[in-house]
Amino acid sequence: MEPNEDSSSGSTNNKGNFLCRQSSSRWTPTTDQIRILRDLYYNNGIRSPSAEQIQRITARLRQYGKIEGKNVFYWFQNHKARDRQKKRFTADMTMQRGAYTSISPGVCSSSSSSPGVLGVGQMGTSGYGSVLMEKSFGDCSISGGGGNGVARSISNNLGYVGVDPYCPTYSIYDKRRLFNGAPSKED
Amino acid sequence: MEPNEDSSSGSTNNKGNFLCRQSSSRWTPTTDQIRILRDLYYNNGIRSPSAEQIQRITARLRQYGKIEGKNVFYWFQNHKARDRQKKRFTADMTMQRGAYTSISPGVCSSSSSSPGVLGVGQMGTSGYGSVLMEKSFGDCSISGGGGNGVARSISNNLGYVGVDPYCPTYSIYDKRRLFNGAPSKED
DNA sequence: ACGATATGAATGAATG
DNA sequence: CATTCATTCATATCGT
Repeated sequence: MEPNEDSSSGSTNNKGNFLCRQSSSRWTPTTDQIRILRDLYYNNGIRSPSAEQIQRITARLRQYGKIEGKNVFYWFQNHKARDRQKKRFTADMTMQRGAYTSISPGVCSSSSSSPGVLGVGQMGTSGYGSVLMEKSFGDCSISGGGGNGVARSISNNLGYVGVDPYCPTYSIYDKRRLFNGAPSKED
Repeated sequence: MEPNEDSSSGSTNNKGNFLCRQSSSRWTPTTDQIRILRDLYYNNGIRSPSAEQIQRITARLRQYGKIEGKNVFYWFQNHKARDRQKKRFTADMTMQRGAYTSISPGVCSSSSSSPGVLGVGQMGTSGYGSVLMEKSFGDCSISGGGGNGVARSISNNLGYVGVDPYCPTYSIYDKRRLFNGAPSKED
């Protein structure tokens, strides 16, 4: 499970095989870094740190090894995503009913890590009712309008449209239900 | 970055994925499409194409593979956003001096970043950032915001702006389906 | 060595 | 425009 990252330090660990993607080796967190990250995640409840937080965290973790902002960013992203992903599977088996809708839980460790093939129902459609405790803790982040020290004045949100002098006014329906059937073909 | 695994102008491109599920669900840009998009982004400075531009770009890219207007829309949105975001948490923490001037390490974070002085080349120790920065910011955007999100004044979109294909303008960020195509997730 | 798994990285899509 | 979610790729590490 836990990689025995002892002296990696993520330094030049190239095997010489660097092609298209991901040129160099990827960041290999040290135990200390992992510990701190976990602490922030579990003890402090940080799930999606803001830019400012990422900077600070990165600065702190740098003491223990090479690290960059994006590493921290991805770490939280992945950790949260996988945390939730696992939880999604477990929540499913408790609800097992007459009609099974399972989508091949992680137990099937045979055919690679292929997602539910020929699953009866698409698990997508987001139907998770997981927790939503995020960006609540932090320390003092969340600036009014972004941390750029800029007053972004009013109307900034979406919603505006009608930039088309040539095309008939589009009806700007909010998203909320993405573009479904749309029989009209006014485009 | 570019998976570079496909070149088939065909629609469904199954990289090494065998077995069922060819409905990718998600648009997988071909190398040609990527190239053109990046060219538009970097060489032409297009960051937020208008509806018309999107349609035109989409039409052009369709020659190289299946694509829809929203794909182009999202592509620019994401590319721009990530560009900015990356820079955000890669911010300089090079100010650690004997005298802490800004960046209060304590609590109050206020506006840590000093607007207007964000150097572009700051990835010092990182081995990253090199590959992504292909060209300079051609940029030809009017109104602020083209830079690093600074003063953007109030009227960002005054009623109708020149929708000239040569003069990229802002506005039009909505998710109406003015693009066509339809994920149609029959729900 | 090889296969499986864990996890970093990247990006399309969507929401606020 | 910022932020977040989901999916997928790539690779490091461990198991056998």
